[in-house]
Parts: sequence; C-alpha cells; structure tokens
Amino acid sequence: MSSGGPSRRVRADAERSTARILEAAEDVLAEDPNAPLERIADAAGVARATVHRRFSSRTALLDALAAHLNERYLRALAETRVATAPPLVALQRLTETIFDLKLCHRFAIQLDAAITPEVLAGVDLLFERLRDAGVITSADPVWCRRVYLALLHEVNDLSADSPTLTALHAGSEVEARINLLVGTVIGALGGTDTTNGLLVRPSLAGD
Amino acid sequence: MSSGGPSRRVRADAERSTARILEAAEDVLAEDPNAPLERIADAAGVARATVHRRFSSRTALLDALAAHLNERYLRALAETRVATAPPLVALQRLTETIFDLKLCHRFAIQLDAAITPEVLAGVDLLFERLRDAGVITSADPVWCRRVYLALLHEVNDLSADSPTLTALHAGSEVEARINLLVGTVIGALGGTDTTNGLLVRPSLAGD
DNA sequence: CCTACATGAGACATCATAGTCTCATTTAAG
DNA sequence: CTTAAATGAGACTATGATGTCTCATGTAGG
Repeated sequence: MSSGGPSRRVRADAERSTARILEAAEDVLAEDPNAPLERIADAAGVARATVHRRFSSRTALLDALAAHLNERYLRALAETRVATAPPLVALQRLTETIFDLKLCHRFAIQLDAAITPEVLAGVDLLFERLRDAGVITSADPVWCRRVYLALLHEVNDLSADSPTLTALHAGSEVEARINLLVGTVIGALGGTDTTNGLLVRPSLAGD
Repeated sequence: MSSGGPSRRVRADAERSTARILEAAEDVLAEDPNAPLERIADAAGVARATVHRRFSSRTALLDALAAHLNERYLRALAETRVATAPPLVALQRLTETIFDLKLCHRFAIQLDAAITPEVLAGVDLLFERLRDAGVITSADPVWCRRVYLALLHEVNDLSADSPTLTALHAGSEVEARINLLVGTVIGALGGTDTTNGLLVRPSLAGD
C-alpha cells in the first residue's frame, strides 16, 4: 500500500522510528496502562516530540497499537488452522503461538479494541469444535473465551519456579505453561481428566 | 477504640461521612482505578474538600480502603469456618459470602494490599483441605488461589442472561453464579466431574 | 555532494487533578 | 439554647501530562 506513488517520500528512518515506538509502547503500557508518553519515548530511544509527530494524540497511538496487536492475533489464528486442524491440537498450537509472541503479556493493556470481531470469531470457532469433539462440555462460546483469557493471564504471571510449573517437568518452561493452561482450561470447561492424560504430551501438537 | 476518652470528640456526623466516602470509593474505583477524587466525593454526596479533610492524600484513602476491605475478607473467612467445616461446604459458603458482600466486584481495584497474609493463609488452608479431601488434585496453594480469584472475577462479570448461567437454572441468579464458580474452579484444579454432580446442589451449603 | 526530510532539544500554552486555605452555614451534643 | 465541630462552596497554588511550535543538527537518498 506504500510502494505505489513515486513522489511518496517515506524515509526508511521514519518507519523504523514508528516501529520502535509501537514496540516500546507495548512493553511500557503492559506494565502501566497510564504511563506518560515520555516514558514510552524514552523506552523507544526517541524524543517525546517524535512520538507526537508520528501519532497525533495519545489516543491515536493506542489505536495504532490495537490495530498492530489485532494483526498479530489474526496471524496467530491463521497459523493455527483453527478451522481444520484437530481442535485439541489447534488449542495447543494457538496457546503456543500466543506465548511465543508474548501476546498474552502485552494485551494486559486494556486494549479490548485489539480483540476485533474476527479474532473473536476465530476463538469461538475453536471452542465450538472442542465441544463437538467432546473435549469440553460447555456450550457457551463467551464463557469459554473468558475462561481461556483469564487463565492465560494467570499462567503467564505465574513465577517460573512455581511448584505447579515445575511439577509438570516439561521440556521447557514455556512448554510447562502451555500444558498447564490447556489442562486447566479443559478442566474448567467441563473436560474429563481422561483428556488430561493426553494433554500433557506436547508431542501431540507437533506436525 | 473510640469510647475511651471523655474529651474525645468524634461527632457521629463525621463517622458517617467517612463511611460514605469509603463506600463510594469502592464503587467508583472498581470501575475506574484512576478516577479523580471529585468523582468519589460526588458519589459520596460530599464536597471534595471533605474527602481531603478525612484523608490527607489520595494514597491515604487507598490505604484506608485496603484496610477496610481486608477487615471484611477476614470476617467472611471467619464466618465460613474454613478450618473446621467440610471443605466443599466451606468453599461454597465462602463464595456465597463474597458474592453477598459484593466483594468480588470491589477488589477489582488494584488493591493487592487488601489481601493481607492473614486472608491469604485462610484461603490457602481452604484449598489445602480441599486437596486432602480429594476434591481437587492441585497441591500448589498459590496456583489454587490465583485460579479461584481469576474465575471469581469472570463469573462476576458474566452477564445475567448468559446461557452458561441460565442453563444452571438455579434458584436465583446469584446461586447460579456460585454454582458455576465452584464447579469451574474444581474442574480447573483437577477435580473429577463426579464431584461436579454434588456441587450444583446449593442445599449442600445450607446449615 | 545536495536537498529535503527526520530528529532532538527545548520553550510554551493548556488542561486536569491534588492539595491547601478561608469563611459562612449547618448540625451534633452537652 | 449554646458551643464547638463538621461541612459546602469556592478561590488558589502546584504539579504533571498533553499537544504545539521553532530551530539547529543529523541523515537518507538521489
């Protein structure tokens, strides 16, 4: 959408700045949603004025950030093949992707705006398929989604040396988190512990 | 602690104001933790100056609020007889009390300070007993607590006409929420669905 | 090398909120 | 009733954040 016009002068410099500001904003705002723009500027290594040049207002920055996150969510959902892969595998994979991209850490921001109807639909579809497959019993997509997101945050905030995590003695720490989340969600949504036995094996998610 | 000195002049008027301010602060800050003091004053029906008279600073108000909430948590735990009642009954009862006092709605505030070590110990004891009784399998009190609190919020925020709630067709809406929470938490923490069958009967909690 | 764009630094205006103070009025309690 | 405390209303200051502007400097790209 930018390589069209010849008179269009968008210096590579500028694009880099914008990217760094967005990145910094994600980090800073995840810890304090009310952080002043100056702290974001510092974290990005640019002057406060530059932030204002790239984003006309604080709201504009928030909006851009939301759009940016939404884009990554959509990509994560696409990579997961929510609609076609076996639902349990899809759940495992989606969780994996979210942890990899550190997305959970980021949308601690009150960016409900980042969760667009499309993302929502993708997640809802996943849980619908999980239920059809008999993995869970809850039939309410809204409830499933909320439980999933809430537990995602909890698992993410869990300290690395928590007994719950170490007890899983998975290959890596992230793997342990993924397994914990998937198992907990399924249990919360009415899954049987038979499924649980299957879930703790990350090899299931492999291709 | 106030009926001691004779020269101690604490007009009943003043105490009422303080109470109303704290109440208003709970409501207002639950919705917006960064709400200005003026909004709290308005909600309390007093002038902004009065808030400043009773609480030297915003921080002081927050601290008082935390202490107030902590007090009520302790009372709730005591009424629940966490240490002696059958653990499943205690869980049901505790949840009931929390919903009754609308405590869950309130500590949406970032008042981690309101959760003192004493409250923490009470909750931890409850989950320890639940595990000993075989109701749940998770042995990590921290994890249990976090899951419980996270799901508490989700259940509380759930809209009244949510299919998940209505499907429980409990006596009252609050009852449905309690049952949903207890069942979900137990499932999340590794409980079997056999227990679930018992849980949906609120009569269990009756004295 | 040259030109136009991007930036950093900093001054500046504006606005929202916190916190203090005064004074007239209300009200609890002896 | 009388007194002293509590309040409401409002002026006032201080502070921090946002947003705008200018100008000198740096730098990408031709």
